[in-house]
Amino acid sequence: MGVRDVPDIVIGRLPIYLRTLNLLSEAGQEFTSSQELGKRLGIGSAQIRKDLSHFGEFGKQGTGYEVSFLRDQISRILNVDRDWDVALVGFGDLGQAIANYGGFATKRFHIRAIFDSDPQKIGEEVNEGVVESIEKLPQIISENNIKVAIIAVPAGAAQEVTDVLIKAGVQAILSYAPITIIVPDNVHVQYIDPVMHLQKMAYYLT
Amino acid sequence: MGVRDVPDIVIGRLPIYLRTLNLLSEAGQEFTSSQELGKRLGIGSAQIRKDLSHFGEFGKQGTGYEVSFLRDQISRILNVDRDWDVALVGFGDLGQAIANYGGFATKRFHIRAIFDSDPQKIGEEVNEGVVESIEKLPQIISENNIKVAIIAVPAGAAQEVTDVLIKAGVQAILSYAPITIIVPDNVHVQYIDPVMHLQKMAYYLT
DNA sequence: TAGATTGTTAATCGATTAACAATC
DNA sequence: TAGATTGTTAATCGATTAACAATC
Repeated sequence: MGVRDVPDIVIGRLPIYLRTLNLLSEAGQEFTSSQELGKRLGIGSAQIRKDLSHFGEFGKQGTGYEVSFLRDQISRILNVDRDWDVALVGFGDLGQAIANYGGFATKRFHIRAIFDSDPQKIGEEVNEGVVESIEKLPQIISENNIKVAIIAVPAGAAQEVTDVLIKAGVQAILSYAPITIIVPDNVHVQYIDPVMHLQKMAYYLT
Repeated sequence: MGVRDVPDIVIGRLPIYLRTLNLLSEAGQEFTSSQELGKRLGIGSAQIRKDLSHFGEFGKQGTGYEVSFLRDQISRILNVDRDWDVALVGFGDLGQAIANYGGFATKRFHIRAIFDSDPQKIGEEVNEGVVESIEKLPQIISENNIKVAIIAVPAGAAQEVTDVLIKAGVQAILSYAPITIIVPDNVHVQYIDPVMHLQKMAYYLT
């Protein structure tokens, strides 16, 4: 019971709340309310209170929430109040853009290992990682106890890469490959596919 | 009534179906079933049939769906059986990666106009577009009747850019800026925020 | 205190799923 | 024909929302 059976859809909103709290905090705002958050996010205040109630009581009647306190609590709940090592598979155009993107490291996700099958690229240093041969993947991932991976390989290679990653101990995969990958229940997958987002919106265009 | 009040969540699944049908088509498969699609996507076959039933009847009892036919129908429903011109705002590291990414054009979304506030970048040619001054944005977008935009500017500039885009006639926005933007009801927004996906998965990590 | 806002309950709303007649 | 699979109905399941007592 309790904290472990929170609906997945609620977990998915916590990063949105966190992002907004960071914004408010950087703007120097000390307190906020479910109403203010809701307005900023375009959702109802009741939903925010309900979501938070799964994890405890974080506010005060009459005054709302202390921004930095709620931010820290949500960080803790999400397990993002610590650093995570990340493996990146695929160092083509997309993989290189990902490796060079600074946004992961500032949020404490550090790309420590990069894998590619092209021997030409091996040894290249990027930000916090070095490009290694794909053959070393199982060893490096398990030795460094890496639990998070980003996939930036062609669709045709994604399932194979996924299987190897999971075998090596990876439990969370962010995939940029435009294909649904099959994973066991204990492994989590999220997809980034900008084209799909455009296609969805095209439906509403006249 | 009918086709226009299909739940948004159903529309969101159509691109997933389309992606899978393209895959099957490329693999040379002629027929498929709701069961096969469901298995590949990790969802129930009833859901797929229900989703499709909002738009018509596309299958045959006993044999299922003809892959190329269903693919074409879903493309048509989504309005992606035509080309779309796209504006890109922001030509920093992220914007450049987006402009150079070939995946949009192959799905008929063509980045025709790129805008940046840095005078140094103006005039640069990328794929199907040229970098223009941000000041020319309203004119170029309305003159070319561009309805789709991609935002790749810092969070602090996103709302301002959004307001200008909407004023110029944009109706669909794909935003890479890590902030929720406020838009009128007739404008659609989708977000790409890889860090949020990682944060969501971190919740489940031990 | 009076006003504001929380956390929670219960009602509403909407989405998913199981089941099956129809039929290829 | 017999087997397979659709499209659809009705039941189930789950998420959102409105309302309000509690209380800062």
